[in-house]
Amino acid sequence: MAETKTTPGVQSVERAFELLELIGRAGGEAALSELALDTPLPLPTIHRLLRTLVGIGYVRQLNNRRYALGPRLIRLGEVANRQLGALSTPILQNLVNELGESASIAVLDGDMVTYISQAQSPHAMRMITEVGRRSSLHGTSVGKAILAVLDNDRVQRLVNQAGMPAHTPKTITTMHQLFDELEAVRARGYAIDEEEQELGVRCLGMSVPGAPTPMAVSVSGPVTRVTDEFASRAEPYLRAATTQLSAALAVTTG
Amino acid sequence: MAETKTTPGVQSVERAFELLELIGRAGGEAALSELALDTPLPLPTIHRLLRTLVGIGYVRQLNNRRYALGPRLIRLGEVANRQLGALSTPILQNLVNELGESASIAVLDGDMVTYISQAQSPHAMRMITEVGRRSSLHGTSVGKAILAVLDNDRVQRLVNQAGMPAHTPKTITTMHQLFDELEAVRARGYAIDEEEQELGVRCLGMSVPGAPTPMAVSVSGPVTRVTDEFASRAEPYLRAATTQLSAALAVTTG
DNA sequence: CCAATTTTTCCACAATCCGGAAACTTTGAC
DNA sequence: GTCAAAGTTTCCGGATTGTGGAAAAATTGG
Repeated sequence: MAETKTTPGVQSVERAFELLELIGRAGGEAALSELALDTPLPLPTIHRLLRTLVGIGYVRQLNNRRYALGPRLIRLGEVANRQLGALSTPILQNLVNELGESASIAVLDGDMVTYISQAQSPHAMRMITEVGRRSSLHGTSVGKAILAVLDNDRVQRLVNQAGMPAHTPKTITTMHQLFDELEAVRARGYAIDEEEQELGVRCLGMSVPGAPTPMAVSVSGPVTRVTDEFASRAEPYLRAATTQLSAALAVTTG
Repeated sequence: MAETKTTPGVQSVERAFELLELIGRAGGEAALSELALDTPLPLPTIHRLLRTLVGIGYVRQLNNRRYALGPRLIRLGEVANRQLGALSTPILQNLVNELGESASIAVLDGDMVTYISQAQSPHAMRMITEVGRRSSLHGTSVGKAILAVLDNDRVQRLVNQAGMPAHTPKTITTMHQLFDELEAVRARGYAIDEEEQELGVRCLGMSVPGAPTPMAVSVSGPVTRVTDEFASRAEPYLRAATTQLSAALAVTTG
C-alpha cells in the first residue's frame, strides 16, 4: 500500500476512530453491515471495536442493532470546541469588526470541510453558516484554500472521492479547471468563491499555516459588498487572522 | 482491580478514550507527565497512544509539547449532539409547555454530571443551564436521580472521588445523609434538590430508565413556583418524558 | 554550562488483537 | 406458521500488534 514515512500509530485506535467518523458521516447512525461496505475491515473486527465503544459509552446501540454516536462524545466535542472557540472567537470577531462581513473557520474533514466556528456580520443581509455544517472542497473558498496547500496527489484523491457536484452554474466541475484554480490560489495567497456555492455570495478563504489539521478562515458576503476593492482591503486582515490563529493553535493559552 | 464480568473490549481503544477524557477533565489541555499521574499506564504507552491520536487529528500537540483536544472531536460531538438533540428537544419543550419551568437533560460523566440539552422556561425569572456545564452529583437533582439507580458501591466510589463540597447551607455533605436521601429518592421515584445547589432554586430530577449512559431529566425553578403542589403535578409529566426518552434512545429514529 | 526533569525513541517479548469459520438471531417470503 | 436468506454475534488458534523497561534526546532550571 505504498507506505511512505508515516508514524507507526496504534492500529486498533485508528480503526475505532475511523468507525466513529463513518457513523458520523452516515448521519449519526449506521448498521454493522453498512459500515462494512465503507471499510476493508472484516465484520468481526468491526463488531469487536463497536462493542468496545459501546462499552465505554461513545457509541450506543439501538434496539434495531444499529449503532449511533453516544452521548459521551458531546462532552469531548464541547471541550474541544470551547478551547478552539476561545482562541478563534476574538480573531473572527476582529475580522468582522474590521471588514463588516461574516467570518468563519473550517477544517478538512474526510473529503469535505466542516465549519467549526463563526462570527456574524452586523449587516441585516449576512452570511450564516451553522457550526458543524459540512460543504464540498471544490465549491467553497475554505475548501479551495485548503486544497491549495495539499499536494496534487492528495487533491486528486480527495476530489475523486467526493465528486464535483455543481451547486451553481459557476461551480468548478472538472479536475483540470480545479488544478488551474488552485494554481491561481497559490499565486494570490487566498481563494475566492465566485458564487460557486450560492448565487450572489462571494467568499474569500485563506489557509491557516501549519495547522494540526488543514484549516482555513473565510469572510463571506453578498457580491455587492464583497468586491475586488473589498478583497484588497481584506487580504491583510485575513493574513493577520490566519497567522494569529496559527500561533494560538501551537502555543498554549493557559 | 476486582474485574468481575465486563465484556472483553479492545484495551488500546479503551485506553485512548480514557486519555481523551483525562485531557477533557483537565480543561482540554494536559502534559504527558500530568496524564501519567492520573492513570496507571506507563509513560511510553501513553505517549504512543497520544501520538496516534495526534496523527489522526483528535488531539493536537501544542509547542510546549502539551496535548490538547483536537478539532476533529468537535464534529463528532456535533453529530452526537444533533442526534440526541433531535430526540430530546421536543420532549423537553413539551415539559416546558406543560409545566412552565426550564427542563434539562444531564448525563453521568466521570464523577460529575454534564448537561447535554435544555429547554428554557418562558418566565422572565428562569433557570438557565448552559449545555456542557458540569455539576456535582451530590448537589443536584439530576445527580441524585442518577446516583439512586446505581449500586451503593459505585455511589460510594464516585462520591469519594468527587468529594462533597457544600454549595449552600442545605447541601448534603455526609455520606450517611446521602444514602438516606437516595433511599428517599428511590421510594419517591424522583429526586428533589431543595436549594442545595443554589439558594432559592428547587429542582426535580428523574432518571431515564435503561439509558446507555446513566442520564436524568430535570425541571427547575424558583422555590416560589416549584412547590410541592407543583411537584405532584410535574411527576407524571417527568415520568412520561423519561419513558419517551428511554424509548427514543433505544429505537431508531430514521 | 551542567544537573535534573520531562519527553521521546528503541526494541525484543509475548500478550493482545485479529479475522476465518460457524452459531445464532432477525427479517422477509410464501 | 414455516422456511430460507440476510445480518449479527460468538469462538478460538495463531501471529501480528502493541507493550513497557531501559536508554537516549530534549528541555528546563539552577
